[in-house]
Amino acid sequence: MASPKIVRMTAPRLRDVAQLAGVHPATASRALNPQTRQQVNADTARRVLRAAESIGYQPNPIARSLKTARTGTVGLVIPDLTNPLFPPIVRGIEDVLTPAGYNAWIVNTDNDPQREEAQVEALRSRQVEGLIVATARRTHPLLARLHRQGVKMVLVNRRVDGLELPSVTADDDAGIGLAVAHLVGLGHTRIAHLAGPQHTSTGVSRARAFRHALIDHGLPDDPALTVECGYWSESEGARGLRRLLDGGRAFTAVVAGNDLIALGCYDVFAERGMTCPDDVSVVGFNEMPYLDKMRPPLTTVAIPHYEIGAEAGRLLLDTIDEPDRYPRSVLLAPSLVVRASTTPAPCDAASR
Amino acid sequence: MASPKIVRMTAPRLRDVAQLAGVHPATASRALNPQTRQQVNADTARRVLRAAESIGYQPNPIARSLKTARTGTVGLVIPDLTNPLFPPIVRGIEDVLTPAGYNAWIVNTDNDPQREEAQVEALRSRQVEGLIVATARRTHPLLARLHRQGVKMVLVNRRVDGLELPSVTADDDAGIGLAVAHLVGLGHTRIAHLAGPQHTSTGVSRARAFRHALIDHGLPDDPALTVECGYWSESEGARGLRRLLDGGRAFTAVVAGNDLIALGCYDVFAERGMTCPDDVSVVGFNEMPYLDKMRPPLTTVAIPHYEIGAEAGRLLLDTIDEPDRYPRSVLLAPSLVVRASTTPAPCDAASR
DNA sequence: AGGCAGGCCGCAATCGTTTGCGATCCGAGG
DNA sequence: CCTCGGATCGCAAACGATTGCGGCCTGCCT
Repeated sequence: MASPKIVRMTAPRLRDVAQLAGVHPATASRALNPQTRQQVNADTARRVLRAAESIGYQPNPIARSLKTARTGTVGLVIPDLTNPLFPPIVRGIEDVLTPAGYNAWIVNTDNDPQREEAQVEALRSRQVEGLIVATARRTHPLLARLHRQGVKMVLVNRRVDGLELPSVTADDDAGIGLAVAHLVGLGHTRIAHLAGPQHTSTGVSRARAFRHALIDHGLPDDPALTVECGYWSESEGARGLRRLLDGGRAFTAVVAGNDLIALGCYDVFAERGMTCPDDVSVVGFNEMPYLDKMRPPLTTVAIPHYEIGAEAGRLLLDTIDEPDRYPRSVLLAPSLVVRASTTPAPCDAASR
Repeated sequence: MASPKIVRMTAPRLRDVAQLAGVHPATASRALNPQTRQQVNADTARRVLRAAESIGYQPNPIARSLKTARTGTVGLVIPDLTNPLFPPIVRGIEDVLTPAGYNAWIVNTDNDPQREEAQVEALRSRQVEGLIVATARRTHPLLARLHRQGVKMVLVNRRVDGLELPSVTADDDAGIGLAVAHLVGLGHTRIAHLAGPQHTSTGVSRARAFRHALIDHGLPDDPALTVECGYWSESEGARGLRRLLDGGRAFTAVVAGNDLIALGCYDVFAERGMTCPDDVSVVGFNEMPYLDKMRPPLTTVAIPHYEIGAEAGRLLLDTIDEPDRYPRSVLLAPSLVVRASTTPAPCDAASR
């Protein structure tokens, strides 16, 4: 007499909910979806909801995606998760994506165009709805092609020449301005710049900002005092500083393209028996973690990583929702955090 | 006369390949899949391959997943990507998962069980085939439940009591042994331990290893010289060291449960005008990045993060492929890297 | 009373693959 | 010549959801 209770070991399906509520799967679907719920009788809807609840129904996103051609996933293309710059950005991104029902696939390119191409291909084959790209070079054929193909993207920390893409970046001009102002305030007049790679938009914009800042303070812009680093890395920073020191031009301070480049300087100081900030002051860029515990604690310009990520997430959601909205870019204000790697310039200007 | 060339703007489907090759989609499917290719004539297979190639066919993973109930995705549950311990592990994991055709969803729990539950639920609803979990506490109802439900998992850096789960961890005993041996080698006899949370398996195993190491070296095991930190964090490390200092017991060295706890000590030294290593030596655990640039550079026991991740990936693939294989765990050997935070003990043993 | 407008809900197609099953064809063996 | 087995391949039913379309019923208006 007891109705035989067949137990399904697999997850409950819409069909099960419908059956339990005594309606057609189509009706159950409409009842479950807030968008279409008003197409079904309130009572019925309630019944369906209760039924779904009671058996712990979770819609199968695979099936849903197949039908709707929407996956609720985006791709996140970064050079290297191991670079401490990125984790906070990633968290910012995820914290705005998650509430919107989206998730992010993270891929690392190691700055290898080959690898980048493959990874992006993998993302596309997984049907991501958009891309957040942190690996942009100023000229970037892959991104140009993707853009032509209508792939939705937003750039973070980078721009690409001649492409109207939404992007979120720190205000490099303002940041470098803060750094330089701080140094001249301390009496430095011969300031060097360890520039980031000039094939990245931030590399050139910070270098340009550096020149402008010098001029604004009435200082000469000596081209011999800025050298380019091939990567945003410690080893390249070290190489750059060595070139600078061996160049024979005197200087009492350096503003580094980013924190890693600045940290590379520390290695050279150790190598050559110099001390920072007594021999030369250093200011970094980015405010990566644990700088306060370095030797010496690095003064740097802080940018709001988490917010950058969050803004990027929002921008991407926007461009997914309204594809033909005019690309809007956001610029975030940096701030200077002064620590012990900068000190007043020695009176003897010939220090080197 | 020219055959009208209808262009599909959407991605090519299996059906298109089949049509181009003049076969049924089923045949095309079999030809494309190496597993089933021998079921179709070699010539036909070649034709299908060529056709697929020519129109750039990429199988739709959504549809495939729906049919095969396999998604090629796994979940990666970590407390906080921002903790520098995890990025290298993540890279290790991805580098073995990717070649196997798998991808990982990363979720952060912030050590919040609530959030953890929600995140894991989200992962499961996305139909992940397995979980790599780095947030395990020794007693962990959620994991126990998942295990009962047959969810495939591997633990990283943790074990959970009474659950036979594959795991990959560093050899805590050996690591702590190295640290203590190093310190007694420097003449330290009163050594303190800032233990990690005792609700984590590593927290207790390192604490136990510490006691054993003391005994092995013929030193007294003074319970007052080990205090527990509530989290694996700087602030908890600082709190711990303050308790230790205020406890009145003399000591000349501390082995910290991990690097962050050790760095927390640095803050207290600054607070109290003490200097490391002159007043007290510190050794950390994990070898997080940039320790060499700290003040002072931190002596620590290095564990192979990347390898831990890679092993975890391999273990998970194994348990997915052969679900009822006996759970196997791997233990990775640590090594000591000596820097400037440790120095010979002062002759005056009453330093404090 | 008849007609019409909604409200509500079911039917069935569809998304793009995979796969069990059966049909066809061929050559070989009896 | 008949049969049988193997090699190929097509048919169609899945997988689990969404959704356009149309049918039914109710209630209201004229």
